[in-house]
Amino acid sequence: MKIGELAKRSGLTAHTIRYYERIGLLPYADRDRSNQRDYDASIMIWIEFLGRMKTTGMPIREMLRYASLRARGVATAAERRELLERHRGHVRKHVAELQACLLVLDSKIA
Amino acid sequence: MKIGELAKRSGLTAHTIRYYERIGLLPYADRDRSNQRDYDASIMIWIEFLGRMKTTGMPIREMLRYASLRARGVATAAERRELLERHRGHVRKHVAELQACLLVLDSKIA
DNA sequence: CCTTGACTTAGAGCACGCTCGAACCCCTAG
DNA sequence: CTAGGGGTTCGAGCGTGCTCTAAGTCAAGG
Repeated sequence: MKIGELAKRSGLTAHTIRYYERIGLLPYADRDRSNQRDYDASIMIWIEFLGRMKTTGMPIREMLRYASLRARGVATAAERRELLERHRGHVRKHVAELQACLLVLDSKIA
Repeated sequence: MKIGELAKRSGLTAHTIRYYERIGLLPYADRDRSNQRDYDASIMIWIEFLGRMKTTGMPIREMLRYASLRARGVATAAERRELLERHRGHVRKHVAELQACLLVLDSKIA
């Protein structure tokens, strides 16, 4: 799959995909004989994961940390788990805040 | 109350308070005879409201719009209500997304 | 008096996450 | 064989929301 196709499927722009590769958030993609990126469908799983982390407010440098742990293999599983648990804590807290704000909004609207 | 005191109470910095005034998010504060801002405690209610809107991801220009409607008085009540309802919709949707991401996080952690 | 410290303004600078432009290359269909 | 529509790299620019610096004013305590 070429970058345009991946862009369509992932909802990212080709510009963003190249940017993510540049900063290390996406692995360096193999190039075909015309020097064009040739993606395997499996990259979508990683992109979806990144999207969810982004949705939940994880900063890019933390995603980078996760990516680098992941690249170092099984030995880093505990550390990755810790990172995700910490992040989950932030997300839960944020959801609770939003719900409190929703109550205020409700009363303001009523 | 001077700006430093308000900063302490509101959790904003004095810099941010001045910035908010500059862009119109806070009303132009009366100055005392030394040309220093002199706040009435009632400003806290507005700042808290802004904080909640910010927490829920409302962009500044929408807060400005709300502020300008509010300044135009009772006649704009319906429009303000609409704005808040629209915003509530966004927040609810966002909470739902976060909760979906939390499920994924949970399964990834397990 | 003098120092201290909070205040004033105008405007520059920063962190984040893209987003886009320039200049060029390469494949394919008409 | 040429036009079109992909792709490439490098690097500049942008939108948001602050954050900070510079240079100066002012009031109060020792």
